[in-house]
Amino acid sequence: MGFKKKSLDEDECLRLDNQICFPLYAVSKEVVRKYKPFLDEIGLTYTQYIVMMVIWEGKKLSVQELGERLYLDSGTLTPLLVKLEKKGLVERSRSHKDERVVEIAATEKGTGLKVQAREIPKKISGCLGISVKDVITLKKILDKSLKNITES
Amino acid sequence: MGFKKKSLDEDECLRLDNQICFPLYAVSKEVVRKYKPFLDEIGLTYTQYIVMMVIWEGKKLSVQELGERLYLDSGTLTPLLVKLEKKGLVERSRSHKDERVVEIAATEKGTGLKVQAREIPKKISGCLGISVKDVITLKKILDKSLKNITES
DNA sequence: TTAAATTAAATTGCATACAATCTAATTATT
DNA sequence: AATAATTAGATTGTATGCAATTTAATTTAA
Repeated sequence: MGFKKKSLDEDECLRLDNQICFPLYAVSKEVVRKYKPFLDEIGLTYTQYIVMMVIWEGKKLSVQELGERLYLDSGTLTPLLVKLEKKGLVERSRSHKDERVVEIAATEKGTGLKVQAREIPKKISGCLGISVKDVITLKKILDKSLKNITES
Repeated sequence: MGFKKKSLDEDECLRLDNQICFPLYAVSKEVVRKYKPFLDEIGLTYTQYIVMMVIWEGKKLSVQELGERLYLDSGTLTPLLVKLEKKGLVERSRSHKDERVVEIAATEKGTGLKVQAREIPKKISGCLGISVKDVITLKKILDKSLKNITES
């Protein structure tokens, strides 16, 4: 006795291994890296890929709507969309109703790319190295968190 | 009958909402954003913070070891460590044993910063907006994934 | 031993991210 | 209507990330 165990607050709370943010950050990066070889084949980066995924849903979208969906702002999206336009995958046009709004739609070539992209989820499944059950649990928790974190 | 339900592979697999990678990517970014106001107070970015967390553990580390711990390469670490050195938080020195190796250690000022940083985990706890139970589950799965994903 | 192979950092180039600011268009106010 | 406030994108500046290359030091092999 006499020894007072150092509180977790004082000594352990700053250890990397005790952070939840770190594995989140690290796994996220590593997963993106796993996508790279497959995305290289169709000439997209990861961010361009998730942008295309929303565009492939078919509805014409404004930059704003795209940003709300992907949690990205115009500082990221504008240059990225310009690149996708240069590749001939999307069309950017000012809305007639409101000239401030830029609407994004897939070109024929952009829609065509979807066919090639279809193989990617299959190829990448299992990239997390955990059981299907864990993947489902993980997705459920992350979706919940994403919802709550962006509301507050 | 006669209707064949379109297979998930063909039509649904490319929907953003069906990806596990996306909420992972999005939550990770949002969490880093949550840290920002607190990290601003002590003048660190998120990446600088996790680097300092490893350095605060006390052991002198090479750039390589730091990179293995954080899954970052010299292309990211070198300029970041130069910045931390300019702020007076760390010292970079060539190893005597092997001149190729650069060893990193906290300066007195860098160690001092730890005291201020101690409040951050407390302030940030709950930032995911999910229950403690879910946080524990999440961490368990992510740690497992991080281990497996970086082995293969 | 001396050349070849390997290794650790540093450097270069490209693509995000995001805060902050700017500009033009639209809406709300007086 | 004229001005003020707001809004959507674009722009600027800073900080990552990472692949690929380079450089210098060390180790391996011939």
